[in-house]
Amino acid sequence: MSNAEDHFKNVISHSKEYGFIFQSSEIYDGLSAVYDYGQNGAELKKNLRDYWWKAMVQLHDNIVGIDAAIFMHPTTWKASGHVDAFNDPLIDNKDSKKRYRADVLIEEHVAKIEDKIRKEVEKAAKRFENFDQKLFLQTNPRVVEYAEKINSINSRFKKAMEDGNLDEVKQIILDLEIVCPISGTRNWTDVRQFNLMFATQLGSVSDESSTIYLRPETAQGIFVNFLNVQKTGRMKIPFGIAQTGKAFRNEIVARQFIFRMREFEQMEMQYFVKPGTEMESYEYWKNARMRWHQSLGFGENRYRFHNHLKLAHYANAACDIEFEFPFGFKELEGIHSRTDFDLKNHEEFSGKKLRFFDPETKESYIPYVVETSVGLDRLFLATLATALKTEKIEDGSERTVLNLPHALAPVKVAVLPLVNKDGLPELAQKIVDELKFDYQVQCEEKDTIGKRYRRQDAIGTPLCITIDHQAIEDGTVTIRERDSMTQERVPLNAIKKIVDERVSLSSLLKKL
RNA sequence: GCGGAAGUAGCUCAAUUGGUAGAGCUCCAGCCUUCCAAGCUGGAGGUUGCGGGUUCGAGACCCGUCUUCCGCUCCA
Repeated sequence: MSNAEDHFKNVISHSKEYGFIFQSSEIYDGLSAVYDYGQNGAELKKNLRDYWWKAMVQLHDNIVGIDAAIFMHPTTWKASGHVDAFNDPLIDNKDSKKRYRADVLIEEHVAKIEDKIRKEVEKAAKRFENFDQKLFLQTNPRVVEYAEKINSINSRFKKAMEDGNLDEVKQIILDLEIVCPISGTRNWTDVRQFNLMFATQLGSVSDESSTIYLRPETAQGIFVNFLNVQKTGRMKIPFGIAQTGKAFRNEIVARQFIFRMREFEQMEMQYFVKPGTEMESYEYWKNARMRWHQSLGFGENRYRFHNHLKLAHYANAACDIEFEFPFGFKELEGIHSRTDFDLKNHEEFSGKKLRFFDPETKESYIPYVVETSVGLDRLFLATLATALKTEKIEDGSERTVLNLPHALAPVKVAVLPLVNKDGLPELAQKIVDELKFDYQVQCEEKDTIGKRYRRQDAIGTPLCITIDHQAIEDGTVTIRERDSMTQERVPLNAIKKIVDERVSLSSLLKKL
């Protein structure tokens, strides 16, 4: 276990040392749960995004991609249910250190009183032969008292929430003498409101009506454009709309490096299907997405499905693809059957018909949606954590190597003149100039060759082309492979073909 | 947000009961010209996270604050 912890710490420090991830605003002591991608991180992240985009959009003739804005009309979030679902009043018990939702505590208390009424009814039903339940509920003094109590609690709570009066919510909990189920005490903190969406102002003049949110998921940008894309792209169901982009959530606690950030990037695809066929597509995408992840070669046993038993407000089936991170199996991608929840609500709130007319059956319907949603930053972390290895070499020394899939490496080829004279740097530059139009290439002249190899290993460069004196004599160079550290001598005119074969993205895509 | 631990050079870490902040690696400039991080010379780099306090004197002690890690909580 401490091994895994050490490994995770290594991943974090390696990320910083080699320009993958920096903490945001580090010179100002950082900003909690916000991170920046450095020169190598940005390349790796871009490559992961490209691989996803090409696998989803380029390889499927019925999937197109869009890039919707982060700002959306405020009604969007009412329709999606986020305004309600993202506002929780929370309260902590100081003795047990447990946190509760204040509304749940009060609801549970009300449920207990309802229980008492039910018991009274049961007792009375046994006692009287011609039991009139309706009359009993209206007349029995004890029951009436309970019912009044429930009503007064509910109306008081409702008013407090509407007024945003959190002190009153706390006072209700105190007045009802609600105790913590764990500690049994009434030692409560103040009630705090956790708004999980970021609000900001649209327009330079501040005005209450101009409050808008930074999107908490990219999906809604797809839903509100459903009709635009369907019509202008002449899309026939089933079809998909893909999108990558930033989303923002005000997490209560953000932890584990870039696993849970306040600002993060999603890669989502919403697949629109005929109602009744959604489970078929759900199964298809479950398998297709798992296959995609496994094509990265991190090991099949590091992935598993986790089926959701408790479903979100919009779903009729849901599962996660979990990955074995250094801190355990955690969600990497979610696959949800979202029914027609989103389109139906947007139809209702906007008053616009969001339907598909099927010319064959002559019917018009609101499509069902199957969503695949990957966290790009989580995928990045999974990739880096799996790829980072410390190896013992035969000569007894150690090397740190990033065992990245070749096509994803930030730098594909390093060109290294063995010595910095005799025309070797010039030849190296010629090779760089040939490759740079297709690949990220680096030329390094400083330090001993061994040092340069190790530096390239540490950022995961799959191929090193070394120029020695023989290269000048007979026009051949050596290509050294990162993982095996073996070298082969090849003629100059064979370089491009070899690089294409070993590091291009298409070689990875063809395996899908 | 609560509890625990930590924060000293780019990185890893020293600094006796409170007494002038150091080392290795890295980096930079040269020399050397070497196929797997280890040669030579010189150099740069610090308001000890930040702000207060105690003291003749604080990296160390006290208070506050920020950040990170671990646990709890939350996770559409």
